[in-house]
Amino acid sequence: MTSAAIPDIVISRLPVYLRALTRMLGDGQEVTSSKDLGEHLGISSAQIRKDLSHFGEFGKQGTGYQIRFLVDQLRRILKVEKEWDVALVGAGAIGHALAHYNGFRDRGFRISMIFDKDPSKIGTLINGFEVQNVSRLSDVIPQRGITLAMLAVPAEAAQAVANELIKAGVRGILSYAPINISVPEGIHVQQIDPVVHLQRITYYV
Amino acid sequence: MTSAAIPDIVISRLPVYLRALTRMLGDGQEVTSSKDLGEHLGISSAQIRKDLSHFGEFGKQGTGYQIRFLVDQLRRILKVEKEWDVALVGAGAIGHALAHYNGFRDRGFRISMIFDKDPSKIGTLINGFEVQNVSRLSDVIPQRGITLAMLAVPAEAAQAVANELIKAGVRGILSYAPINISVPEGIHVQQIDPVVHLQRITYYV
DNA sequence: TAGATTGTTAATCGATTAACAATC
DNA sequence: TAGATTGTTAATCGATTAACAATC
Repeated sequence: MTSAAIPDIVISRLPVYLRALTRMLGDGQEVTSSKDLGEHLGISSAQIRKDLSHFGEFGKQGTGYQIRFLVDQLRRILKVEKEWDVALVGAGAIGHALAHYNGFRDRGFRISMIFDKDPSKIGTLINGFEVQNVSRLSDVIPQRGITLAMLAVPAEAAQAVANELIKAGVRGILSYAPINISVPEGIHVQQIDPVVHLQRITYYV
Repeated sequence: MTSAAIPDIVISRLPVYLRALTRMLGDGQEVTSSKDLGEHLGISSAQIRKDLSHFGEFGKQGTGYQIRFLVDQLRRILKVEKEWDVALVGAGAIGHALAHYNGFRDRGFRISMIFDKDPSKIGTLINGFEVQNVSRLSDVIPQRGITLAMLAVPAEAAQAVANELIKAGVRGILSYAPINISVPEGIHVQQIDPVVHLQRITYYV
C-alpha cells in the first residue's frame, strides 16, 4: 500500500508560502508562525499548519518556524533546490517578456532554449540565446533532457506544439495560449490566460 | 433574506467554459452538451450542469445547449458583454507584452491607459498609447472612471501602486508582480506569477 | 513558570458525483 | 416512439476549521 496522495490544492499553495517566506527572509525576518504567515497571505493559521503537516514537522511549539529551515524544506518538497532547464517556445511579445524576466533565477528555473517558427526570428539572439527553428525541437529537447517547457505561441498552434513537446520528453508545460490544452495522463499543464483572470474579477466588480 | 452567494470556485470556472464555447463557435459548432464540453475540458458533465444551474436553465433535455445562446449568457453573467477599460501600470517587458496582446479585444477588455515612472518611457507611445507618469494616476483614473487595472511593476513597488490604484477607484487588479498584494474587503485581486505555476508542476515531475 | 504555538483530531462545512425523473 | 440529455436531489467525498493536548 502506497501512502495517501497529497491533495493538489495543498500542493498549489506551497509555492505561495515559499514566495512569502522568501520575502520575509529578504526583509531580515528569521522566525514566523502559522498565524503570522496566515495574516500575511489571508489564509487561516490552521490551514497552513495542516498543509505543512502532510510533509513533516517543521515548527516548534511556542516559537513557530525558523524561516530559513522552512524555506529549505519547501524547496526540497517542490524540487526547486536546483535549477530546472526550461524550453521556451514562441518568441513573440510574451516569449520576449519571459526570456527577459529576471524572476526565474533563484526560484528554480532557467530558460535554456528558445524556439520559434518565424524565419525572420530564427538565428537572432534573445537575452543571449539563439532562437532555434521549432522543427529542431524534437531533436534538441531530448538531447538536453529537458522536461519543462513554456508555451507562448498563438492559440491555433498551441495544441500541436504541446504534442511535439510531449513526444520530445517534456512532462510539464506552462501555457500562455488562450486555449485549453489536452494532454495524456502523467503530463502536467498550468495555463495562464490574463483574460480568464480578468473575467474572474469582473463578475464581482 | 438575500439569495445564496455563488461559490467562488464556480465563478472561476465560467471564464474557462466561455473560452471553450467561443472556440467551438469559431470552429463552426452550434450545439454542445455538458458531456461534450466536459470531455473537451477534462471536467465531469455533472459539474458543468451544476455550475450552470446556479444561474438559470440554459439547455434543452435531449439536445443540449445552443452554444451561441450559452456564450451570450456567460458573457452577461461575467459582465463582459461590453468592453472594460483597463489601466496598465508598468511599461517594462511584461507591460509591453500586455499592451501588444491582441487577445483582449472581443473578450471584454481594452487597455486604455499606460503608466510608468521611468522618465525615459514617459511620453513614448506603446501600441498607440502615450505612457503617462504614474504620479498622474490618481488624477486620470477617477477622471475616466476606470475600475480595472493590470499591475506589471517590480515586486518592491507593487503594494504601493496597488494602494494608489484603489484610492483612485480601482476595484479589481490583475497583478503580475511576484508578491502577495494585500487589499481591503471588496477589492478583487488575481495574481499571475509564472514561477508559482512552474513550481506547481515540478512537484509532480 | 506562564504564555505561545505547534501538530493533530474531530467536527463542520462545502463541493463533487451519481442517479434519475422530466422532457426534448 | 426511443434515445439523449437536462436540471436537480441526495449521497458521497474532500477540505477547512475549531479545539486542545503537548511542549517549547
